[in-house]
Amino acid sequence: MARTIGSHGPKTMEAIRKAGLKLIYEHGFEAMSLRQLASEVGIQVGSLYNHITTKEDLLYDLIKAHMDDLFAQFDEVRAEGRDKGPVERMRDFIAFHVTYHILRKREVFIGYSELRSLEPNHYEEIVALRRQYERHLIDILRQGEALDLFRCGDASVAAYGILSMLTGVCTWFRPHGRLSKEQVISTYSDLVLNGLMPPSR
Amino acid sequence: MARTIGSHGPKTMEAIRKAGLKLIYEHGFEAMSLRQLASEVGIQVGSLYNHITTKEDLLYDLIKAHMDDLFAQFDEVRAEGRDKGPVERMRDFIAFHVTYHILRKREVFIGYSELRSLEPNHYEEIVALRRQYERHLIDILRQGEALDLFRCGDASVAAYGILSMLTGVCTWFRPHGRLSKEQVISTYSDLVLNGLMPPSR
Amino acid sequence: MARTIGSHGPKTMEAIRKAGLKLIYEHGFEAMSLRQLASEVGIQVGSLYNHITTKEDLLYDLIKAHMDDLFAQFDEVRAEGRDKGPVERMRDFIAFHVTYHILRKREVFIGYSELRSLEPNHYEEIVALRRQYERHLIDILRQGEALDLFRCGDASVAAYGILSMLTGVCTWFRPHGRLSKEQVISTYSDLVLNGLMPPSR
Amino acid sequence: MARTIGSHGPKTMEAIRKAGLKLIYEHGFEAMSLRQLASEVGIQVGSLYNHITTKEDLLYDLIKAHMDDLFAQFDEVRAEGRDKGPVERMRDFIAFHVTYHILRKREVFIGYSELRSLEPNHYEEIVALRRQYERHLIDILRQGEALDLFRCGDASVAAYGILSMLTGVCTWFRPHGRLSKEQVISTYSDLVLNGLMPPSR
DNA sequence: CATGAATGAGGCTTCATTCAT
DNA sequence: CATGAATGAAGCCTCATTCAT
Repeated sequence: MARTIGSHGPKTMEAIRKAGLKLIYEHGFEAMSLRQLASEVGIQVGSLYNHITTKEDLLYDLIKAHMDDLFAQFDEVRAEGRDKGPVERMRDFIAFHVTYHILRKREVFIGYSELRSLEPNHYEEIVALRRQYERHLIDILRQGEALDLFRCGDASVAAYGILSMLTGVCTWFRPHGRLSKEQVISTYSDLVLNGLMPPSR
Repeated sequence: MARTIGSHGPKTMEAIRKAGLKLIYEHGFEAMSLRQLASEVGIQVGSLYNHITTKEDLLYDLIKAHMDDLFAQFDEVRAEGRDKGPVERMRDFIAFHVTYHILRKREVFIGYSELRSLEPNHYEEIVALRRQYERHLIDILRQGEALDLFRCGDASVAAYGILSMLTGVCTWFRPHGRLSKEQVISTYSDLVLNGLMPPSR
Repeated sequence: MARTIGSHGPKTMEAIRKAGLKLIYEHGFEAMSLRQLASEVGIQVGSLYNHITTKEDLLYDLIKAHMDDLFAQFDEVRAEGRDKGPVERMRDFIAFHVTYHILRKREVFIGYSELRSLEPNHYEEIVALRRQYERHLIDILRQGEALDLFRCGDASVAAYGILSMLTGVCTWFRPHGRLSKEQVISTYSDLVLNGLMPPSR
Repeated sequence: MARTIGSHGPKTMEAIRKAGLKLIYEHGFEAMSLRQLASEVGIQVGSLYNHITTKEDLLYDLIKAHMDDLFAQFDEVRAEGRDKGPVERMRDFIAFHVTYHILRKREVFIGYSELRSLEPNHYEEIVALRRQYERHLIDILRQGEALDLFRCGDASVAAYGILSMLTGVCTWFRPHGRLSKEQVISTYSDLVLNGLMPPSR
């Protein structure tokens, strides 16, 4: 992504990213035209190319930035969880994941649904990052199993299931709806942790 | 959808639906061109219009057929579960949902991701059907709570979570991969049922 | 949409080739826009693509057809010259070359000046054909030298020189101008043959 | 052409002319973009306009400079040839023309092939200069005919032919190839002079 | 002088759709 | 039914040029 350095340049670039995020979320990447994007930003179509190199590149830029943010924020959670047990780590993970996915629902949605519009190189890079993130959850599950605190049939299956469940939140959660973020986190934490813990003790 | 009845017409229409399913799944509805579709079927673009009325209409046709199938098959499960308790009904639901989503992963995927390409009327219709389906799960949860067999914070939240988890299967499950369908069903059944049942006291 | 005045299939393609020849000759390949071309033909821009695959491909088509014609006509001259001596063969070559270049001045001009706009593969193919044609002239010169009828310093240099001279005709010759085609042929035949024949001994 | 006088301005202008010459020669005037040009020079596109007024004006500048050089150098040849006979003048002309066209092949090529991209005024001016140059050759031919040393059917036809032949050198001559410049000059001098001189004496 | 950003026109190409044959 | 050719809108992107900083 060509981030040009100039006087009112960065402001335009930021406007493009913001409008792009909105339009891609609303219509999908393929369905969003650069005409729409430019008009939303308030410039001519050709002017977009003073800031981006390609339509695909804008998509990559948005997704990559989202992944970077995800990791940056998640790293703090991980750092704090260094000495905690798997139950607490899982609770932290759920709280973090749900929070991030509620606050950044558009980035997250795009990050899943528009992956296939990325060029092979970009696609591979993002998928690798996603796998890395998933592995953190699998680690927690494995740790729990080793300590006989969790019992999940297959760690990856469970991890994928939990991630799907938590991620689904960004398709239906409404910021000022009936349920608060905390309620969702609590419901899912119970569901998951009860689900993982062996029923008989 | 104009389903013309003729000598080799139905065969062509079936080929179009099959090719459409494949191409939309692979590239997305917006990204699939009717040229691609015609070429996959082995006819000229113009000939498509002897079988479909509109590109959007083909999409609707595919999604609607998928929803009809889903309900047709689900109705059998429901009929059999009339006298069962919520635990067993849940088990059946999970087995059914996972099975269907593994076998019809392309239809299911399209049914979620390309909804926004439907015209308003079609969109509303499909979303209504989907809600109806979700309500079945919510019913099971409510029944379980009433009998004090389940304890889920909020029934819809739990339902959405469970559905997301189970549906996610069609993004990662590989037919001849490491895990069998039965293993997945078993893992998820345990996870969900343990998650729902109050920890033994 | 109702079809406007116009032509069907092959007729349209022929119109495109004709208009393309004219416009490329007048403005150059790069400078000719498909808008211009379509408007000259009397169809919409997009309709061009029912007949051509690419702008470059139209250029290649025109040049290739011209080369094929050149060879087809030249083969007759060669066949007739099988038993002739180099002097007469040279006379025939000059007459043929000048005639063809006067009658097909636009094709010839394009065939030289727009070569660089061809894709590598097409470029190589045409250049190879051109070389093959040049070799005929070199052969005549070599035969003349072997029989001690011609004396040219270096056969290729002479050949290139003669070809340049004869080809130049299509930049300045005007069909109904001061000079007839026959006068040009006669002038150049004398110039070349005298030039090649060793000064009287 | 705005030739701004400043500290490092002339150096930039010179770089632009040099890069322009190269790129126009390689890709053609229409195909060369100012982006390419700026990048070759190592500045931004907008900065070009501190040195040139228009893309077309750069072309004119290059062609005009080439014509001026051609005349400047040719004037020396003419001055020296004031008292010589047509044969020696022709020899000098050939040597000069070939030498110049070999050394300045890019300018010469552009001066022929990109004329049509000039604005009408510029076009007329350059064509007039070219005609003036051609007239020198015609003069030599006429002088030779008057002295009964040359016999060319039609002086202009012969002149155009000779010029085409000599000019063609810049399309195929390779500086360090099989043939030296002197060989080419010698071959063409013989060809032309033999061609012009009446065979029987 | 150089720069980055803006413009508006236009580049080639593809799109879904129509319809006479 | 299938075809091929037509349409007009729209796709992404590049163009030469201008101008405030």
